Amino acid sequence: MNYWLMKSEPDVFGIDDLKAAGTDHWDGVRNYQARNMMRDDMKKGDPVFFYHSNCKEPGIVGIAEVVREGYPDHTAFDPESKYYDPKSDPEKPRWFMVDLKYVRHFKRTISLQELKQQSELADFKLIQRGNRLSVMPVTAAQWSFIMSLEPGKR
DNA sequence: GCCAACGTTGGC
DNA sequence: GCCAACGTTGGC
Repeated sequence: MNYWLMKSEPDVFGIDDLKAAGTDHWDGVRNYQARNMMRDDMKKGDPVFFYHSNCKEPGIVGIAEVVREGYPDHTAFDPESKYYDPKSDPEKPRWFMVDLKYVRHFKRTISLQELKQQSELADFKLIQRGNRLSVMPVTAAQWSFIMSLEPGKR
């Protein structure tokens, strides 16, 4: 089993939207590294941290779970979609997505600022300089450490 | 809204 | 295959 973190802008699709939907597909990823992980590495049952980016308090807000493994992102075929990519052909799709199921909200947002302060997370991809990947792997140790932060300070 | 970081594109 | 120009991401 692998652990993941996926970023989304709450104004576009936040954890509340996933909760309302129950299950939804994670469309619109147009980055090859992220695509490769969704296509090849994310497996059914893998837990995912849901991260809010580009907002007042960026941070991890809850947990989701992979319920469907990589399959072609149909929004790339739709000229009406803002994610349309004429170079992606249904015969030979360029972009892939997974389906996620809502699991739960964290009791509080574990902010980026707080994550940065943890020496245990020095190697965490999220807090490394210039990281812009919207999908990234989380190690088992990082996962359990971050889970231990949820109750808050003493 | 600014701007640093970084991925992608395209001319050569 | 190099690399400058350009677009996007995302924290602040």
